[in-house]
Amino acid sequence: MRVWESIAEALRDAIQSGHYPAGAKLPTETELATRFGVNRHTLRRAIAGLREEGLVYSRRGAGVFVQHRPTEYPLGKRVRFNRNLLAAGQTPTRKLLLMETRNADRAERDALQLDHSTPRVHALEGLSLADGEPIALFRSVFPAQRFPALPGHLAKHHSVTEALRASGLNDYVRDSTRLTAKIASPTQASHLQLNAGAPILRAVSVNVDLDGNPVEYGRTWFAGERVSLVVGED
Amino acid sequence: MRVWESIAEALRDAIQSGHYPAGAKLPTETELATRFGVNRHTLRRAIAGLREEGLVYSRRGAGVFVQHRPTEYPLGKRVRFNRNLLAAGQTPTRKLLLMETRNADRAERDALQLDHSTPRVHALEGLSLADGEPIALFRSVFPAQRFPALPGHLAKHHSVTEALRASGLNDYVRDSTRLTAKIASPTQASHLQLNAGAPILRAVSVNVDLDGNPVEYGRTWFAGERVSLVVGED
DNA sequence: CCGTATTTGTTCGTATGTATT
DNA sequence: AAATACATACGAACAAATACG
Repeated sequence: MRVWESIAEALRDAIQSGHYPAGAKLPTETELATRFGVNRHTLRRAIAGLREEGLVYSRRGAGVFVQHRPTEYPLGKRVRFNRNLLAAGQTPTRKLLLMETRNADRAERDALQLDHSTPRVHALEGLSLADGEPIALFRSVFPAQRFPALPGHLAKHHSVTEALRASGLNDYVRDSTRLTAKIASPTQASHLQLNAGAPILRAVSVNVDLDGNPVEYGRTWFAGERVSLVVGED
Repeated sequence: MRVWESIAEALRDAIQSGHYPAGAKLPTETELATRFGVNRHTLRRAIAGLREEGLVYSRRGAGVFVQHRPTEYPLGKRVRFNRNLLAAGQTPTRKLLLMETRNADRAERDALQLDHSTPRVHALEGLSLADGEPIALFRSVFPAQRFPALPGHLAKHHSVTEALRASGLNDYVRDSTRLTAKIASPTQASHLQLNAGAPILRAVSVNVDLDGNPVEYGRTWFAGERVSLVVGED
């Protein structure tokens, strides 16, 4: 077995045993390297393996941290919510609930890969309807520096894709989507016209331009009773 | 821009322009390194990038080759429960609840494209656990005529993939997956050790062999609190 | 079939850049 | 402003798998 693999294994065990709980910072690379008696490169190879597994993440200048998240399950590369809503032939509309420009929070900064010099994001919240029936609540943020005129375009156009195009972004693709089932909060239930305790499907997604730069970080809550997402069959 | 990125870009262009057609062997790492005027490590980093994109693959002792897989073979087509959990650093186990051979119902007939002469299916129900914690209930059916000895193999092996391989199916891919949020039924909640009314994620999927023939029709109910499905980021 | 040269994979060493604390 | 910590790059050597005469 390769040296870096056994080190990765040891670190994985330490994380899973709770020695390094979620969010905890691992010792520095140099520290771990000497502790395991290997070169820093070898240790970094082990870290890279854990990072690929999604078990840890690295922040330059800060450290390596334990990712806090439940079980994850890769499904496929491509999701197209708009096309895959089983409502074939329904007319989609959008109802704007909020639009503002503010500083990004931690999750948004990480997802959009913003540094501290460009903390501003345009935030957009709204309701998606099909034939007048509410289907989903969404909350999207866009890097403000890259799309300074986006709020105006979002107000004018009725689709995010069009507004982004008007801001100079011709094409973008979905990088990743995380899905989980939740219970609707009272506010969400009211917006989606659901009963209290109704199941909803939460999707957290990142869209990137063709160079891989994040352009949108979005969270969407689908009414579980009304929506079925399809993965594959592109 | 990082050096290795620009090299990856140059190589990507060369591949996409047809300079290195599908299946072709790239020059050796040392050769390319001197050609680009960088260290072999730097060039290897570029190759690693292309490999992550699925554009090339490496064979030790042989070389680096151009992958032939334009659009028809998008990544993420392979969904393997055990492998996914292992990659996440969790120990997968399976608890069998039921195994029987019976006639297919309407949905199963349609999904597996069975005609009335071959109505029999092997049905498999069970519980999937990660590190001992139940994360999903599954119900799978397989065409009995194609895999006559499958029940024995399912009992012996601890993974569906292995059992199918023992039945002569070397490889299969996911054709489509449909996702919805639901509320757990009392039975489901009890199996998954969830409270009544807990949200679950229902996935309905079809796996096909490399010729496109359906080999498995499965329904899975994930514990919403414990599982997050990931689309993309293979 | 064997031995050898080739080619990728792994490891150690060292230096410098850059973001965070 | 300084120290810390991860990121990138160059150099060297050996191991492991493959290809070839």
